Amino acid sequence: MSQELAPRLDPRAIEPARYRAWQEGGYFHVPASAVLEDGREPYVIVIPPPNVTAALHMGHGLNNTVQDVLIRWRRMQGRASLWVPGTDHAGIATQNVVERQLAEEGLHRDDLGREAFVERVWEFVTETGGTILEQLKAIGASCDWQRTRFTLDDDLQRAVREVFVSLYEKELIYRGEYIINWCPRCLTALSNEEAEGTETQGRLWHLRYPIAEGSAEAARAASEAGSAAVGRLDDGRWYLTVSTTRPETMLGDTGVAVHPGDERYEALVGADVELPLTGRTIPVVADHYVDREFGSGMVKLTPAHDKNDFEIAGRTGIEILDVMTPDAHLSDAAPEAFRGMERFVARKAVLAALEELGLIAGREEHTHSVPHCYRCGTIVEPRLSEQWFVSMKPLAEPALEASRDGTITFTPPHWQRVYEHWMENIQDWCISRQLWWGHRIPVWYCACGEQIVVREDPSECPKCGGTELEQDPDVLDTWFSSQLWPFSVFGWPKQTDDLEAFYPGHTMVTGPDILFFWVARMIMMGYEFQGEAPFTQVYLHGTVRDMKGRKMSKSLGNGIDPLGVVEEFGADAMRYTIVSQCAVGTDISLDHEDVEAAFANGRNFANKIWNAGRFALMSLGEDPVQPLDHVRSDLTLEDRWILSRVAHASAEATRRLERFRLHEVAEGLYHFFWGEVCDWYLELVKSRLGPDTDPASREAARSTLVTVLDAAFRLLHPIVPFVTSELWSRLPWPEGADRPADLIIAPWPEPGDVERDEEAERRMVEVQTLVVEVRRLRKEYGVGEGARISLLVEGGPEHFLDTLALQAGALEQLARIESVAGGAPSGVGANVVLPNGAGLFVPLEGVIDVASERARMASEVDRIAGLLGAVRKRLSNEQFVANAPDEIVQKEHDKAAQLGEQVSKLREKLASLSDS
RNA sequence: GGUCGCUUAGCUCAGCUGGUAGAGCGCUACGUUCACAUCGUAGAUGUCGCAGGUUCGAGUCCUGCAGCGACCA
Repeated sequence: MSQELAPRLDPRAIEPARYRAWQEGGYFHVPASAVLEDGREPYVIVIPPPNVTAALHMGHGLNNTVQDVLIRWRRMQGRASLWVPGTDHAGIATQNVVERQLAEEGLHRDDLGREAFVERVWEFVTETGGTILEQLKAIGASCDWQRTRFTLDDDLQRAVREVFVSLYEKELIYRGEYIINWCPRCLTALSNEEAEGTETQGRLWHLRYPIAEGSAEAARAASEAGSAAVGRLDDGRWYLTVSTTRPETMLGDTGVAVHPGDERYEALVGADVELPLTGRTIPVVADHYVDREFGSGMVKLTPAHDKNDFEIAGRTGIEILDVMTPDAHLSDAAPEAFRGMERFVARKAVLAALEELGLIAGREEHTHSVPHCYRCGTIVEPRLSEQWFVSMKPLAEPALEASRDGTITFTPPHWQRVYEHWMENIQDWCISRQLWWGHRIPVWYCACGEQIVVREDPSECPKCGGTELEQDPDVLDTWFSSQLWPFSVFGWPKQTDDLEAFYPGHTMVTGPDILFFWVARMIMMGYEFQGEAPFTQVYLHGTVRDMKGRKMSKSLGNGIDPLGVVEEFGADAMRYTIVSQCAVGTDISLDHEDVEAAFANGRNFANKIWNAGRFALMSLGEDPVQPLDHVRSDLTLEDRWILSRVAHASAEATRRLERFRLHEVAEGLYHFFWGEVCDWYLELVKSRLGPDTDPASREAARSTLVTVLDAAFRLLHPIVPFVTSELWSRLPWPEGADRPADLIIAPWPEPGDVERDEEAERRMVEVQTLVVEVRRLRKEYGVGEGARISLLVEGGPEHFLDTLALQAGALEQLARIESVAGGAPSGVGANVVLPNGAGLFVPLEGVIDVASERARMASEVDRIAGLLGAVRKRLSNEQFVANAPDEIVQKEHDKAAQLGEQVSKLREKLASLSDS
């Protein structure tokens, strides 16, 4: 059977079958009874639901690999480890996709009408949606697929409605007319978070507004008070100066504001201004919002098209005039000459008209943040509009406190401050969207004026009994339903067993880009509706970028298809590559132009595991393996050493997993497996596995090998589940020992399962050092790979020569050393002094000459003497000895002693070499 | 404008609570002794952005500067 293993790992040959076996074994599914009846401790992650129409990209690859690593690890620890999958209906995004399809057919959604359009979206979602979940299986995601949810499922619709009505009843949801972010292309309102600011090089225009005749005295006073922004036009009229980056909005100006304490403009407050191009007269008002230092210190007010101006209007009572249409053209409220113009066309036209009137005072380059629609990139227009809002401040309080008191922790910790800052400055959330795809707002309007907000669709008006009810046409922000995910997936508002068993969850794994959109709001909703946070650990991973540091994206064409990677290199290769780069707080960079180079490391490692397993399985053969305890007394140094290294590796891996230091987990296990298990242990043990060896030693080796591989596969399993599980299933098992049904549920090797063996580790290091030194000598003197050498050892620790004698086979294997004996150098050869004080002599008559050996040793003496010098200098520093901790000082003393012995022995040897 | 982060080997980046620099890839040389050439062995390369400071000791803490970036207004 073991002979059948191919010399190269072919992931395609094992991965799909392995995944099927896990699914058939039911290992992903966790029923509530596991917690409620069996009393197992739960560990719960809810997936950040990908957009239902999304295709898997590397960002998903990263996000879900991390979650799967954590889920698999906890599962092996015996937790009822539940990972709930699902998808998000993604309001704007999905609607846009279907609208584009329609456009290709020459249709607009209005041509279909609401009902038919929504039906069409459902068709699309039913047909193509959810494929991303199938794709997740290819990367090994061990989600509980029986629990797959969609944010538009009936259950979740109920949750959404319950939350909406409940918040409305608590007066935390209200409807009102405010300035909101409006996307003129999507024709919907957006939340503040959905309007992404982009630094843009723009222009700041300075405009002159003539002051009405009746206010000339006030203007003169302001001018005399030292304002350069007030002056006289050619025709003698006084003017004032205002600045704007959006000149077209001046058509909707209804006032000019100054700071009430600004002495320059005291006299102007109350003056009339003749708004150019419009024939309207607007007042000068005073408001504290105005920044005296910015520009002229006077601000034009466009309350219908600017949030701050709107607020000033509220305080000062100036008019509000909306001059734009929903698609950002100038409306009938604008002067006739500009009506129907698109906003940026109007900008040019307004500037040209003002220029002609001599009313442009100048312009300057100005870098500022311009908000763009996060779905289509169109520049967002602040717009006065009647929308639904959530009052956030009360909801934020417990969510903020949870961060401050450490109930919720952030990894990396830096995000805690970002989160708290956002919570502290939270603004009300505009939740209504002028879309058709999503959760319809559960509000009905009666002709009598009654507004009905209810959990069940009403049939008549509770006030007048009328049956002509009209439901609010808008839908809710997608994130309104996503924020309920941690409990809506468990059936809430019904009090289900699932909810009891699995809420609250534990870890939220996502990217920082949706910290506010999603994470923060889930926490708020968790407190509001469940009384506690939905999770306690927020792990924020980085972004997947290309080698130029650019975010991977479809539009840049720099993406890598995870499924292509799985196909070519295997899911294990992809997972290892991702996890090994997953340092806390750093991004992942992958070369999209050389995918092979990007994933070679992971592929090679998986192959290495495969081959180590293959070798072990072949060497172990079919004979029964004894439990380790039965061969305890026959364990050799390398057996004891590798078992101790297993203990070390498991302790490190566990500690690092607990702290989300995933790249350290990956790299630590990589070096443990490749550097220690393969490079040393397998090489050392080879000679003992053959048929001609002492049976006791052979059985000890076989038991140790099985134990070590079992542990190694367990430790590696969360990161590279396929190859480890394939090999583990073929591993012979110690007689009489219980074997778990599958590696996926085999117990995680906990620190403390096995004790460290300090002595074995120390002695093994001595052997390793010797081998490395001899190999170096061989290379340096060009001793052929196959040529055997002998070794004379002088001095060193008492046990050293015995150890080497016991390792004779290994030394032969590792460094082609055919004999080791105690004794002094004689003849021509190479000399080394090991850190443990042992002097080595390799007779190399005819290969080297005395002169070159002398030169080599002299440089070695210099090198070690240099190290010694640095240590001695430190020790002679009284401050160091007095102030540094005792253990550090002691370490330096030890080092000095060891280096001192090494260098003096080397000098002796060098001297005797010169004599001869 | 506010807040925060980054600057370490040719490349991509690690380096936790200060003890005297690491990984992978790449590069050089040798190697096919039957687990693996998706391999093995050995090797080369760093004034840890610049300037100060704290400390016995700083890549690691503090300040300033330069460059880059992120988020929020």
